[in-house]
Amino acid sequence: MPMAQAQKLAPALLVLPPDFEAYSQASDQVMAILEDLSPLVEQVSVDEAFIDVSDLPDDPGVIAARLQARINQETRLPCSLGVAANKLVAKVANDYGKGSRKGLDYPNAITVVPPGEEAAFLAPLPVQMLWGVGKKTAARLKTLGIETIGQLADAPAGLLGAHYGKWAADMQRHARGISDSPIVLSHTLKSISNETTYDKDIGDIDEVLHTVRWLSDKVGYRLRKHHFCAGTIRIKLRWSDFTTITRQVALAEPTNHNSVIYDTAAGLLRAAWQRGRKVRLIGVGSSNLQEPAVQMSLFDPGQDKETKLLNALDELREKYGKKVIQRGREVGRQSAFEEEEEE
DNA sequence: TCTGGGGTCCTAGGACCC
DNA sequence: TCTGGGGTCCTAGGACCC
Repeated sequence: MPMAQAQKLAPALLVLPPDFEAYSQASDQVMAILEDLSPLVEQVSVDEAFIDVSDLPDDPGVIAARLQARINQETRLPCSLGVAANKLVAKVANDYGKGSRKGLDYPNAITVVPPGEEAAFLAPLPVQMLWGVGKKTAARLKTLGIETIGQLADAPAGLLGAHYGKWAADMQRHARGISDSPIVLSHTLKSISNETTYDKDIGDIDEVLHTVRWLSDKVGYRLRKHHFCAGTIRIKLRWSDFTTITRQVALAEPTNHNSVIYDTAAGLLRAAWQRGRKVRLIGVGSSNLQEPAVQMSLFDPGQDKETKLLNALDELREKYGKKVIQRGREVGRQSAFEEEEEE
């Protein structure tokens, strides 16, 4: 495969300060360094990214060493890198390097897996290091006598297929270090949600509804900030015994209005409510995100008014801080924005 | 640890339509 | 009218990841 010639790095930053601002600043700084090297950067999370350096003239191991030195110097932060022909192996290589440097100092490892040696590199490692294999799957594989990635690669296809169906073939390809998942330059948001866990379990539905209102405001604010409307609203409810349910409903018309989100979520909560049971966690979520239609509701001028009002409030919130603005009917309860630390 | 928060993807079943 | 197949959408829940 000609693709196997491509070399990709998966740098993972380990950022130490438990201080959010420093955290995201450092993240931006590192991403800028990566983009300076190549435009083919995929940011996976605040502290992880893939970069495709296959078009650069130098040896990928050398590039990695230079990159790490630059990050160390410019951000004063350690970082670990994995180098391999595809993202999957680069990720495992990076995790492996980080893990083996645990202890004295913060991981600042570089692990290179040369093309063609993917399967051999992976073989002795525990299956759980494979992307997509977590605790549950690892435990099930163990009952089949499979504990290392190599054993997974060599397992009879029929045996795996019987237990994992379609997923079995993918899992086995991954175990052999084969993956063609491309670098994705920008990820589009699929859902936006907020949830909260109570200090003590709550048996009063009004109190939970109060929280739902607050969470709905947060979700609405974030939807508007990202210029999205949601086609589906969802609640997540964890009872005191830790059983968790979700309830969702598709809207007739997508929205990013706090009031519509709240009314929908409150309806779902009332329908799912069981008197006598107590709640540990409540969440409000939105999905099926889409761009707002230009002519929202021709026949509902009230909605248009609400849009304008919300936009005005959002602007004031951004300008003067979170505490200033509360709608009249909301006064007396905690604003969703008092402790907002949104990017 | 008696269990934080915000995401993604996959599967399965039911409703509905042709 | 009944039966069945197949496609699609929606909902619920599980597993996993950072």
